[in-house]
Parts: sequence; C-alpha cells; structure tokens
Amino acid sequence: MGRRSDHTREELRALFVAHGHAHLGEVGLARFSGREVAKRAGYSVGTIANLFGSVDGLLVAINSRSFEIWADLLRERLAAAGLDCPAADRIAALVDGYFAFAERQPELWSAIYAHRLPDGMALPEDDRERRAGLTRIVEDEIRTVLPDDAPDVPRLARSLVAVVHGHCSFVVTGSFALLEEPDPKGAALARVRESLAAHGGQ
Amino acid sequence: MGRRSDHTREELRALFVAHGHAHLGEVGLARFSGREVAKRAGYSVGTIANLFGSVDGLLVAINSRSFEIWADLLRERLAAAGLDCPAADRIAALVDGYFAFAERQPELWSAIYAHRLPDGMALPEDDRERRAGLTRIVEDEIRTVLPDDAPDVPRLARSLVAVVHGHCSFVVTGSFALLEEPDPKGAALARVRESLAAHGGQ
DNA sequence: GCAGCTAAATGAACAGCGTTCAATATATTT
DNA sequence: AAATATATTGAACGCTGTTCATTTAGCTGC
Repeated sequence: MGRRSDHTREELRALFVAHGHAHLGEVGLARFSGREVAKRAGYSVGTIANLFGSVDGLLVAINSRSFEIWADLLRERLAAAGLDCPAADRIAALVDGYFAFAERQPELWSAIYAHRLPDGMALPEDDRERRAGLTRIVEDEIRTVLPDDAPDVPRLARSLVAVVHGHCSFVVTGSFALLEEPDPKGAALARVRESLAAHGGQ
Repeated sequence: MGRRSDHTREELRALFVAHGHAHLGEVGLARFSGREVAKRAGYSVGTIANLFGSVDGLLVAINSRSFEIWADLLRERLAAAGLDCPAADRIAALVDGYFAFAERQPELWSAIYAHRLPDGMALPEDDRERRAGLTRIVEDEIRTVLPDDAPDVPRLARSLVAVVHGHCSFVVTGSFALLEEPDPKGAALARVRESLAAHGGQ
C-alpha cells in the first residue's frame, strides 16, 4: 500500500470525482456512499478524508463538476441554434438545455440542490467560481435580447434562471403542482418570454 | 410493555409527527434520525415501522403536515390583506407567505423538496390531497385577478407557483444565482406581475 | 376473579454508514 | 544502505434504518 507515484493528488481527486459521479447518478444522494466510491476507485475508506476532508467535501467536488457538464450542454445547445437565428430561438435553446441536463441526469441534478453543507462548512471560492459559469452563459444571452439601455441585466437574468429552475424543480421532484401540466418546459419558456417582453426584449 | 390505551393509533401517529417536526426543524433532513424521534416520543425504535412502515413513511407524514402549516400561513396572510384591498396586494400577500414559511422554517421547507421516496414507494393519495391544498389557495386567488374568459387558469396558477418556488429555492439553498440579489422576493413578485399582466390580469 | 387470547410495544441483532488515527508500506533524501 | 518523510491503509467507534422473536397490557368469555 501507499502507491504514491500512481497518480498526482489532482489526478486522484479527479478519479474519485469520476467514480463518485457514476455512483451518484445511479443511486442518488440519499443512498450515496463514500465507502462505495472509494471501493470503485480501488482505494480505501480513509482516502476520501485525505483528499476531500470528508464525504461532504467529495460531494461538493462532484456537484461542481456537474455544473461544468451542465454549462457545456448549454453551450452546445446555443452553438446548435446558431448565431444568426431569431434571438427568441437562443432563449428557447437555453431553457431546453436547462431541462435537458435535469432530465438526462435527474439524480445528479437533484443532488446539486439537495446537498447542503454542514453548519461550519462554506463553499470554497474555487467551487463558487466553477458554478458561476452557468449563470454567466445565461446573463450574456439575456443581455443581447434586451435593449442596450436596459438596467440591471444581471439581476433580471438570474431571476429568469430562478423562473426556469422552479419549473424544472417541480418536474424532477414530481411535485404536486405540475403533475397535470403536459408541458412544463413550455410553461417555463412562456413565463420567461412574458418577462422579457415586459422589459422591452426581442 | 404495550400501553395500548395511552393513545389511539392516530394519536400516536400525531405524536410522532409532532416530535419529528421539532427534530427535523432543528437538525435538517441530512441529520434527521428516526431513532431520535422515537426516543423523544418515549417509544422504542420499532414503533416507527409499526406506525409508518419506515422512516421514509414518517418523513412523508411530517412533510404533509408542513404543507398544512404552510397553507394556514398563506390563509392568514390573505385574511390580513383583507377582501377589499387592491387585487395586487393579495398576490403580494401570497408571495410573502410563500417566502415566510421557507424563511421561518428553512429546514422544514428544504426537507419537503429534498426528501425523495425510495424507488417502489408512491405518495399515498391521502398525502397528495393534503398537499394539494396549498396550490388550491393560489389557484383561487389567481382566478379572481384574471379576466373571466381567461383560459387554463389552473395551469397558469401552478406555473406561477413554480416561478415563486424557483426564487425561494435559490434563497434557501444559498444558491449561486441569487447571492447578490438584494430582494429575491421582490424579484419573484415582479416576474409574477409581468406574467399576470401578459394574461390580462389586474 | 381468572384464564386465555390478541395485539401493541419492545429491543437485540444485523448490515451499512462516515470519521478517526495508529500502523504500514513506499518514495525520497542523506 | 540507512534514515526520513509521506501516501495509504483498515480496524475501531458510534451512529443509522430495518427486522422480528419476545414480552406485556388490555380485552373476552367463563
């Protein structure tokens, strides 16, 4: 034991995050097991504490990785829509991408919001930065849709993310409110368009 | 020991839900312990299985109770606003009430959405009905604000619940998107008003 | 009043969890 | 080659939820 040269510390963290992602995607946060991830990675229980401080630390790293994958998906959708399509289509592509990640990987998506840090523990600045990428993509897109003199674009953009998030959340958690709604994604997009129109968008 | 006459089965369930509520509100879902609830109620471990089938069953009952408390809060706010105030004030009262429960009892609110049922287990019809009360309150209010001939009022109402929920969710989970937003509740209300206006509301 | 019965309540047993930390095995340095 | 440093281990601990044979309280009929 003690294979110091097999991987650098960063490679090892990436290995655990990769296996952790696979496991979390299969069983969900409620049945997530750090021991199981260590077993899959071929390392012992204690290694998680070495690398991430605790299982919560590992989950933070896994969720930050989810954000990056999610952001990549949004960028793909935007690229597929193209630059010279109606602006409304690019907004639709964003909403589509937001839902797509949640629907493809419901457990990973749920874990992002279900995982709460223990009392003392704050989200490291590094993770904050990685997660902010997603919001930035939306902000940039909203800016191009609104008039140049529109005030507080970032605030409106984030509020619109919340609008879409609410619909998505109800779909994934199977919540009461949208059980009979045949097209939640369409509803989310409709709300977004109504608010954009109210701010002079188009 | 078997103290059959101390409580009826329903009283016993209520006792566990009450203690469970207190415990869940203190430590949150991640550190919730069925054993601890049983201890507080003065009963043994196995009793949870007798009464609720499993700890998940107990959590379902606790969360359904949360919905009722939440709905009562909304009704209070509406009553405080009064019947002869501007319609917009009653909408504001609803948004206020939605946030108020989440802010007063963040752990109870989070648990509602963080708790996912195990694979085979479906939400009992009884619980669904109890939880639907909250949505009904909103539906009734939205109906009075929209023109009589407005189509699909229930669907729009539920979508607006999702709008508010999204903002509330970001606040409680401390999510990246609304960290710098000074007034998330105001943003939620603004989005709701924009959509109501788009549907001829007022 | 007492025996027999039924069902409520128990709690030990089990497998699994996250965390801790002395012990160990491998690199590196001297 | 020996000494040092450090990456990795895994047993131990206290906790979790679930199970179920056992115990006990309260009711029923004699």
